[in-house]
Amino acid sequence: MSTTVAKALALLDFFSEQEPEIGLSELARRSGVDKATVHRMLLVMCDHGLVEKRGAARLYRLGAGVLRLARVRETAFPVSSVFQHSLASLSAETGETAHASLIAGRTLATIGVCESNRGSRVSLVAGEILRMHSTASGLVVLAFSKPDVVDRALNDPMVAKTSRTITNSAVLRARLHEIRLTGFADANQTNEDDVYGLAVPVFDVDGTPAGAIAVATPAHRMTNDLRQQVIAALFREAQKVNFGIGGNPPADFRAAVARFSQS
Amino acid sequence: MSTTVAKALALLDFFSEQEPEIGLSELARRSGVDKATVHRMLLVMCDHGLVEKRGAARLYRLGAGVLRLARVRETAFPVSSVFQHSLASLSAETGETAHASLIAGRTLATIGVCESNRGSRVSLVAGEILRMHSTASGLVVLAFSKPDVVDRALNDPMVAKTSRTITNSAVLRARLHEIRLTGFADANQTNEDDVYGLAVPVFDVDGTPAGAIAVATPAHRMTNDLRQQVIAALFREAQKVNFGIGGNPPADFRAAVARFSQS
DNA sequence: CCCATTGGTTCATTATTATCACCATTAGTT
DNA sequence: AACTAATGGTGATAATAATGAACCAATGGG
Repeated sequence: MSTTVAKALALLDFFSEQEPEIGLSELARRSGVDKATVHRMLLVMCDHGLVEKRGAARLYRLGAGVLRLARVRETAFPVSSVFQHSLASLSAETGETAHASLIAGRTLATIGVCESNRGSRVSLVAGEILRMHSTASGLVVLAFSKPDVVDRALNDPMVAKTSRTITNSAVLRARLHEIRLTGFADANQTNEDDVYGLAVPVFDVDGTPAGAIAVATPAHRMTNDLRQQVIAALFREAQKVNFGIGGNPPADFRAAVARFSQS
Repeated sequence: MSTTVAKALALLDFFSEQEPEIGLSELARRSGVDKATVHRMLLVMCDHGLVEKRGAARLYRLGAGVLRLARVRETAFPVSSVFQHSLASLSAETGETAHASLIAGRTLATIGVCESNRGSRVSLVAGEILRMHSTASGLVVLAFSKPDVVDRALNDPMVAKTSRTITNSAVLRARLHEIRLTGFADANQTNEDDVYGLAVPVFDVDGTPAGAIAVATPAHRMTNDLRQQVIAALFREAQKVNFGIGGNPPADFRAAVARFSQS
């Protein structure tokens, strides 16, 4: 259950756009790990450049090493760039905020955001971690994932992010079945109040989901027309992204898209 | 000495542009850690999205998590973007390959490259790890670092990358003293045969080095004139970068630049 | 001036981790 | 096809490394 490496890596996830620098005690408190332990782990991660400590301040932050690793991955498997283009299209066409996320372990990592330029819009932070059970992106990814992946995901405790979050395994499985038929997922304020999300999956070469692209709107603004428009745009961009990253959508997804197009 | 976390993180550094996917046994062999151990560590890191395993192939690669972390850091402390602009200027003006690196633990992480468009040029890989003792960037960073940082760096075994690499502590310290006076460092084939590097430091708010920008040329092409031109360009761009990242060059560096300008 | 909180350190206890041997599968060779 | 030598992966035991309470020095606010 508790490997040391896992605890150390978990520390990284506490750094966010809103809170890019965190102190030792605070990290210890949040992670529930002893101060001394956290300190040792931070030292090691500093040594490897994953985190760093500003000379003066006594706060830790993500280090330059993460930039390097990202560069290595991105030059070898360029995906961010491919996504970014489609996000711009999505946002421009729908007038809403679009974002992309990739499977990162048992969660989704937001790797691209393109905000709408409307006054009222969904504003989401770059680099956010999305839970599988509470977001449209997560649901649509699970829906097309292999059973063992789903099982692992459902084993994680499903926290109710809002009053509408699905926290029951059976209900969620039924929902996944439904999504697999339609090819997209919607999440009406299941992750955040007043946010309505629509997402479609993008795939790997082997037909397994790699991540998702999604559009988020203020919940009150979502109409049936907008819904159809967004979904159409998502399906179209998903195809482009799949082409760009060499992804192969499985048969059931292609069928779902076809059904949607005909209607 | 050997914490488990350190061993796990060390695995990440084996992934490079040339070798973005590595198998379990290979990773175990290079790290000198047992297969079973490596396997467990990889599983944990997969779980956190730092590495991932392509569905079909039995190879591991850097995961989407690193992209997310890089995004978080870059939105909070945008530096890559600042560097990239200066690298383009440097490469354009000198006609040679420019690169930037940041301190990441006890090494330098290359976070930006702009290659020259000449037929014969130094081609270096994005995301490379630079050793402190064998590269111009490393030397110039050490030269302006606090004594304890230098000591830690010199404690690491100094491998001779070429026949000209400085591997003697005393010699290196003398060299650092020299560099602190001139404000720049050159490295004539000390890291790679036929590569001549010139580097100047960039600084943090507190006056400690944050990293370096550098220009690398084929060794035979380096003339005294080109040298002066490159150094002038580096000093100029370093100032821009420092401004962009809010860095404060210490007095001795500013003095060195002034001396160079007068000559 | 005092109290609370911070970052950091130490060290004995113990729980975690490394190691070896062993599979099952694949790839290459004869 | 049979044989060899890799590969990825797994489990139980021995040995190591992680843990956490207590402790210290330094800030900072009331």
